[in-house]
Amino acid sequence: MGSPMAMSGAGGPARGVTRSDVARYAGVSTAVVSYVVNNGPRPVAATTAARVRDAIAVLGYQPNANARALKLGTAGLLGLLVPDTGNPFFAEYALAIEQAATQRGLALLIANSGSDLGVEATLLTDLANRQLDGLIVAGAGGPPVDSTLSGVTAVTPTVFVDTASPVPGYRTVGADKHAGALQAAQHLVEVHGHDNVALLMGRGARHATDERETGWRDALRALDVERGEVAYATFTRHGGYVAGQHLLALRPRPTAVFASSDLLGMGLLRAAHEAGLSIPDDLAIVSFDGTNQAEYCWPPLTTIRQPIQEMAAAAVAAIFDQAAPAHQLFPVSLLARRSCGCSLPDSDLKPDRAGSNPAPPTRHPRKSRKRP
Amino acid sequence: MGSPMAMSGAGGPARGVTRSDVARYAGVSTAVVSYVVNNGPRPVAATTAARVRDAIAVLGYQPNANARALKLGTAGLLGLLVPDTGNPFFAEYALAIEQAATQRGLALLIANSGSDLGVEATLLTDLANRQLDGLIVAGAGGPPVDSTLSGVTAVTPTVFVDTASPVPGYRTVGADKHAGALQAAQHLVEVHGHDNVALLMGRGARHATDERETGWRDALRALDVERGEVAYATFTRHGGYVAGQHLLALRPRPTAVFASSDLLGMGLLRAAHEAGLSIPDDLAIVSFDGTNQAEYCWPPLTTIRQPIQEMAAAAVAAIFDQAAPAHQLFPVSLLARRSCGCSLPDSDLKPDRAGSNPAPPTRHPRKSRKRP
DNA sequence: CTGTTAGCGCTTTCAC
DNA sequence: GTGAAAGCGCTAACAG
Repeated sequence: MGSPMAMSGAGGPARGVTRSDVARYAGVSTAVVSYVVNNGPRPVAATTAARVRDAIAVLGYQPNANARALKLGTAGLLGLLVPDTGNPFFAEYALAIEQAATQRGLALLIANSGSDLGVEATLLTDLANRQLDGLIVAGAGGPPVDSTLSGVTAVTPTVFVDTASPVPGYRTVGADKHAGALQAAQHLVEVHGHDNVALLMGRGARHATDERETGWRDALRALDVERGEVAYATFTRHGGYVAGQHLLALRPRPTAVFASSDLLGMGLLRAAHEAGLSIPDDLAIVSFDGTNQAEYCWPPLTTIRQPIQEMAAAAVAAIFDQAAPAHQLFPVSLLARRSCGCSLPDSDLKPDRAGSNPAPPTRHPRKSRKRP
Repeated sequence: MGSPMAMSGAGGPARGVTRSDVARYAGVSTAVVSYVVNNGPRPVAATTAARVRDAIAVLGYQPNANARALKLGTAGLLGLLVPDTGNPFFAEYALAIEQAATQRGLALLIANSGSDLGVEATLLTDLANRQLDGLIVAGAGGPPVDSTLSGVTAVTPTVFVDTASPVPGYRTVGADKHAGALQAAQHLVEVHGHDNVALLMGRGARHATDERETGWRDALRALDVERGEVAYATFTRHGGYVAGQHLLALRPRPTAVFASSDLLGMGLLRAAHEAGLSIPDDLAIVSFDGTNQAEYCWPPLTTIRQPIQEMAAAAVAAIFDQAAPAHQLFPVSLLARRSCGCSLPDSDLKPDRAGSNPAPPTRHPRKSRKRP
């Protein structure tokens, strides 16, 4: 049963009303309707304009965006390709990009590759065929500089994000992962006196060595730390959990771990809890990204914060601003919380996504650094 | 100094190559090019087709999606409006919808209202003006059945999601929140013997009473539980934290809390940890949604799982399948983990988003239920 | 099997 | 201040 109503809306007229219907109803030409709708480029007499607006309302006229896009050569659309918005980092990044896009009157087309290079290539082609005004790409473990790409990005202004190194011929936006990793390892060693700092490294679909790995290595070398195991994990909580278990089973067990993403840090956290380890006493953790969730783990995760809002804004801007630098590298900052051994007052909690600055940490040296 | 290269791609030719260029180059008509590109609707001789494909490759031709959309009356686009993809529930929901859309060859346009009704209305109009093939809307605290809507959804097939009750004139998809809340409260009372079960209720931008609140009330009434405070919170981790602190400061302190979302549960978890409470002994928690993150809290959150994948698929299907029921209500299920007092083997962890079934819980009655 | 052609709905230049 | 008209690039009759 049910009424013959289309069940898709409140049952108005609409569909199929074109600008010429409006023009006829208002007794004007289609050009005038255009001028009224777009508020330009020519002026319209107030009374005429009112008549047109009336007709629009009465007929329930909706301009056809596709026709407009065809004529103008732009649909006001931005594309975003990410590995996985199930990862809070990309979720927050995507949200920030959407906001930056909306501010410019653009809508956001989003696509997840699931960290699969084949899917990534397909989606990239699909997106490029849509006459987007711009394309922002976070590759699965690196920028997708393959054969597919050349034909694809020739047609759409493309920016790579989550890229710490420049890519010749493309604009890129990224955070300083090397410095962040350096800072993380350094903090664990110098502030908290660790001498066995492992790395829990996420592995994307591409092989390229991540700057977080080299940063961590450089820190250990510079600080003369000899023990530093590496475990590689898929970029999921579960991946961090499994690789974390592996790390915790080593003998001697690392006393500190730098996790290359919050997601991984959370998996490690769970593995540590299950192993009955106390954090940060038995195991100190610093992770990477600075997502909102990191603050709500227990203990709260010390993390290297990427300036997501700023990078998102820069990525969108880089599409349009002709003068934008080819490569923009953003500084990161250590958000000291409990998981590394810093003890902080409890009630410094701010609303989600405040992008706040860290409170000055109280230092808790763990033990003397050098082996006896 | 940069090269004069456009810096937007690998420097091919491209832009401005139309189908008639291809036709001229291949020595055929534009129709044939169309037939080759679209693989129909008329057959083309193999050799001709090859010549056309050649021309396409040589010229770097990319069909103009806007022109195609104008002609066909569809751009292959779905719109999704959600309150906040910073909320893992909506992030996972959006991801699932994108996958369902991609399977049908549609791309997904996503917009966040930030739980602001004004923004919501604006975005809704914007989306409706884009000649989308369909629109999926998760309103900020309820379906947006306002004045704006009538004119908007008349033109685009619209489905409301995250809606436990039907909305006259619209198709809706939702989870059985009432049953879920009932189940949660019942579990805390009957399995774990609590007699003071509070509710930590998220509040959207709309006033409407949430089915989770009535479900919880009904459970307490049916089970003859007298103590049951309610705290209202904004739908963020921080909101859960603040309202959670309030709940924990009550005397007598609730021994169990049902949180109306995982996000809120995580905020409460943090508040409880900071208060030095042991979970589940001093405070048992059951939350709602069943996001991946809930499993990685400590202790892992017992949660009422919404079948996100299934609902997402149903929402997309409802847009196209004429015969879809007006209202689809999906069952929820309790995922027993540690935060409620169920003790489970550790290593039952599956990869993220497995949508797995819970292991049979070991029951830990907490104390005799009735007051002396 | 292939070519010709009429629009899809809109913007905007050019005349009035 | 307003109208007429030329396409944007594509698809799909229809005619060969």
